[in-house]
Amino acid sequence: MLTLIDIAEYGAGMTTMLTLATAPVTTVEAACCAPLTRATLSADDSAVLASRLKALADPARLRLISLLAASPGGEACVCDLTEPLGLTQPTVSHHLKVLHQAGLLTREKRSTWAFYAVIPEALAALAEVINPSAAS
Amino acid sequence: MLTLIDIAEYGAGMTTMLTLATAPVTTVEAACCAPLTRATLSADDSAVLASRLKALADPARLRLISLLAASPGGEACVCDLTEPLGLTQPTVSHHLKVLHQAGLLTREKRSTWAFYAVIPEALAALAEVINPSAAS
DNA sequence: CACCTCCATTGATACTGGTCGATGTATTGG
DNA sequence: CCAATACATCGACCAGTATCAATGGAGGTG
Repeated sequence: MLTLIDIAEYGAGMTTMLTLATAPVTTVEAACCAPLTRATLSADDSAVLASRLKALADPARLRLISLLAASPGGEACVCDLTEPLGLTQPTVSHHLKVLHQAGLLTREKRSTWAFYAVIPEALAALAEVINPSAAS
Repeated sequence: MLTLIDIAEYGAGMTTMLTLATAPVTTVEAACCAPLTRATLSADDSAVLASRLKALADPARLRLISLLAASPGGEACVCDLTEPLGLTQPTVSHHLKVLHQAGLLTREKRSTWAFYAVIPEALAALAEVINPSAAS
């Protein structure tokens, strides 16, 4: 399984976006590193973690996650998301791509529709890295 | 106690930074709203939550939090943080200000030094909003 | 084949934000 | 009172990015 360690190597010194497309994150370590307040963060680890948090730190993307989680079956297509967000289709597509590349969303193309769904384990892993009272 | 609800009202339609200086966050609701995947996020709530996550989503600031947590007494002054980060003093001061205004850090001025410390409850509250399996 | 829907990409624009040098302010020490 | 230290603020520069209109491509349907 591809962990974010590989990405850290791949992206050493990177300033752009993560290019992880598949291989979602299921464990805390794979989310980047040990909990924030446990051990001192290396420059590389901080860059990886920051890029994942950047994917979350946007109003439109937060609402997208919220909308997806509340959708029937936990999934929705782009066309159902533009109206409740009040954004154009290209913009919504862009945000979904960012979340997908950050490993937070799955994407499945079914005929003409593209269905996106939240990966709960990825969110949980991120939360655990932030949480000072994380167990592991 | 001042919650982020007040700030949401204050900052409706805002595009700039949160101006919360004191009144750190200790509960999940005060962090902004219900857990992401529990209820649909309003436009205002998403803006507030995004601005707090933006404060976290930076490599330098993540390392600052990590460094502060690892410092003796859980606190450190600016002068002790510039060298391990490899950034200039104005830049470090800037990042600490952002974290402080986001309610994630306390600031205490002692003679010429300014001591900053992490507010664990604030981090925990943020983590709980992100976590899909959050209890409350 | 022609047409329509759904989605991704491109290009352009405007804005946000990280960084630094320079400067200002307060406190301590000689 | 002067010098030195610690910190914050300001102004400027550059990179990143959110947004949209326009375009392209793939899949259905007549």
